[in-house]
Amino acid sequence: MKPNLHQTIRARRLGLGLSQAEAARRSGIQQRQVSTFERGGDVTLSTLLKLAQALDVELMPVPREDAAKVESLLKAKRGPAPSVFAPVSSPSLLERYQVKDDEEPSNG
Amino acid sequence: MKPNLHQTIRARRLGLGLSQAEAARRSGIQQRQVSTFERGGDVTLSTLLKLAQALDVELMPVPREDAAKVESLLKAKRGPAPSVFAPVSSPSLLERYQVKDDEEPSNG
DNA sequence: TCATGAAATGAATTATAAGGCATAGAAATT
DNA sequence: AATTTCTATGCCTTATAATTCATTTCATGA
Repeated sequence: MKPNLHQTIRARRLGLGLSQAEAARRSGIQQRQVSTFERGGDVTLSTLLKLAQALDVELMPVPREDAAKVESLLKAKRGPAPSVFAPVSSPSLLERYQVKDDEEPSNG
Repeated sequence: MKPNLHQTIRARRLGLGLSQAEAARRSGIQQRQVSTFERGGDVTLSTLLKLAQALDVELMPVPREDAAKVESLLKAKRGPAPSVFAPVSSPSLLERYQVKDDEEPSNG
């Protein structure tokens, strides 16, 4: 299953050991919006970009034809990636909130 | 100058030889929104995704650390890329509307 | 210069995201 | 069981994007 945008972002946040609240604080957006987005809800581009920046990710438009190549390039580095400075609070957010199929807020 | 998201998308549309109206029609969004977005205005994620799909591009979140690598991977293929089936109307949309610095609608 | 195609915008209305505050659930720790 | 931490949501207000007309501006080619 190819991960959706919001799923990947969530994974990134968890990879950095950040709670939604912390990510929101750093982005200057609301915790609610992080939740909404990660559940597949709709947000404005400006909001998403703020979040992305806080998570240190860029949103790159990739032609479909090149998607696979880029995917594999990134897949190598994806994973737990507990980063050197994980500001984790509890044992691991990663374990507690696994990426599972969403159902509520929908978005193409 | 690293191209912005909207600039890259615009370039993609032009590369496919599509007018805003045609891109809008294919996306099921309005021509106005294409214009708004391409000028750096704010749109919802759902709107952007529809447009991206019509342009056959994926929106991939790339960790900053990998951005350069991905960039160079894509840069090779970027350019006029008049595609085999360019449904171009006039000589070339590419020439008429060059990617220049924007000023009006702002968006982080 | 006139007709054409494309992009940018105006105005008014509707839909929906954002903001602020608070709380309810869920999961893990002690 | 109580506490802590994180996520999902309810409610209300405000801000802003989407829609739906249309028009204007601009560049091009006939």
